[in-house]
Amino acid sequence: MTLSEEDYIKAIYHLGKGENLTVSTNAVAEQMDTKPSSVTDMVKKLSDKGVVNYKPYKGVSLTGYGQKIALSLVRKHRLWEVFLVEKLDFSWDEVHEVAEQLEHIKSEKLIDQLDKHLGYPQVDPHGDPIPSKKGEFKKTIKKSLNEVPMGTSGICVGVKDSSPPFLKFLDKNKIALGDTILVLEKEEFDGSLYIRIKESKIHISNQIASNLYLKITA
Amino acid sequence: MTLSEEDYIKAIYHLGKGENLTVSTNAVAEQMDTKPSSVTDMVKKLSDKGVVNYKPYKGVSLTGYGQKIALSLVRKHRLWEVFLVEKLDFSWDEVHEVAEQLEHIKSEKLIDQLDKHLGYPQVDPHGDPIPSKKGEFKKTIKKSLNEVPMGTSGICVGVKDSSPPFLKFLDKNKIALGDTILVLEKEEFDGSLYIRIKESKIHISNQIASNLYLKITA
DNA sequence: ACTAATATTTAGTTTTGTCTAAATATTAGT
DNA sequence: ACTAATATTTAGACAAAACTAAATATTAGT
Repeated sequence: MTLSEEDYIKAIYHLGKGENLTVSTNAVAEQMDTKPSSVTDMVKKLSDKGVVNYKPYKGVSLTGYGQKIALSLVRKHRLWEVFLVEKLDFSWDEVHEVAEQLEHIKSEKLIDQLDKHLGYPQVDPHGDPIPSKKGEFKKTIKKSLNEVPMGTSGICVGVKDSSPPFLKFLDKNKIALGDTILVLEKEEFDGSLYIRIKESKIHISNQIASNLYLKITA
Repeated sequence: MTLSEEDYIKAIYHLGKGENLTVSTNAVAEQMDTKPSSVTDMVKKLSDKGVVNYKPYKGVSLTGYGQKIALSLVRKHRLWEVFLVEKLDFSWDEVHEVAEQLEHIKSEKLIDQLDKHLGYPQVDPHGDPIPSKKGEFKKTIKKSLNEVPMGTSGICVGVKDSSPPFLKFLDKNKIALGDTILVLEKEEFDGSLYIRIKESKIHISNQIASNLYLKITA
């Protein structure tokens, strides 16, 4: 697969939400920041190669073979993201662009060894699952902190309210996107929560909790 | 710079032995496993970009700007080689192909952090020096073990005699290409040497020593 | 069901990097 | 210095991946 072909495969995979939905030429064009006519050309080529199913005017979906390739790319991308954050001190939001390049490196041994070096991580810094070598992975969902059962652990991936006071609160309490949060206990009286974040235990109000989103394995 | 342009720059750099010699079109073609006419085309383009000096029929050399690019590529290549060997347990001879791909990844932060993560190594697994961010590096030379001064440390990079009995000896004594060797002391009587290799101290005859090459900083 | 709006494809061009074959320049041998 | 061998460049073509503009198909609104 060429670099460009791999990019198309990934775009089709992501637009298909991992469920292999049929996606439109235009959607792919928008996702890839290119023109629909370019997509038609490439999609024909990928169809000839047995990577996608394509009927003119009827959209495109990945074949089984195409899905394998897509999962392998997602695996590589997410493993590299873990590497960048864990080993090279990149922050949550700096990794994507570099991982986008690294995912195209071709070497099976490289990825096997990287996986091992990182301790076989299950999720990337955004809380998204890392497919196994065979392409298996757990689905994850996004929930606000106050709607998950006690004992749930997940990765902080977003806020509902992004007003300056709220962001200031997060900063003061050293809560950042990408942090792993463990929900310990709920105070019955006011619905406030005790949570563990980066080795320290803190107490947050129900209102704060409802504004924080966690990504957890479904 | 495109991937292909970078490959040409590296080829011209290596053929120029790092001393910026003028190299022939044919030499570049052979090095890159391509045709001389393709080289002519590319070299014209690189000349327009200010990367090389080119006079038709007179060969090509890197400009100052071109040398900077070449050194940055060499730096990236060698840092990745160290990473592959030290962190991912690749062996000495498996790293080149993968590093060849990794060296094209574009991210200054990536390389800065990788350098830091590896502890600012001075040489790669083949004993070749790693240019600093500014492009400075120490020259290295290859010498047989019995012609270096006591206290010299270097990387084992080759053998003169590659007969099966000699290779068997190396294997038995756990001496492998890529190992760091420190020459401790010479026995005056027979010229045999005491050397340190991977935490263990061993004693080798002068004949063995003369068959082993070390890469040391000049 | 018909038309207008939208989506998609086709046809023809461009750019990058390569190739082959032919032309031209350089070098070496006498 | 001349010719033969070799090296290099030029010209023209091709494949990949993109684009623009025009043509065609689909869909939605009435």
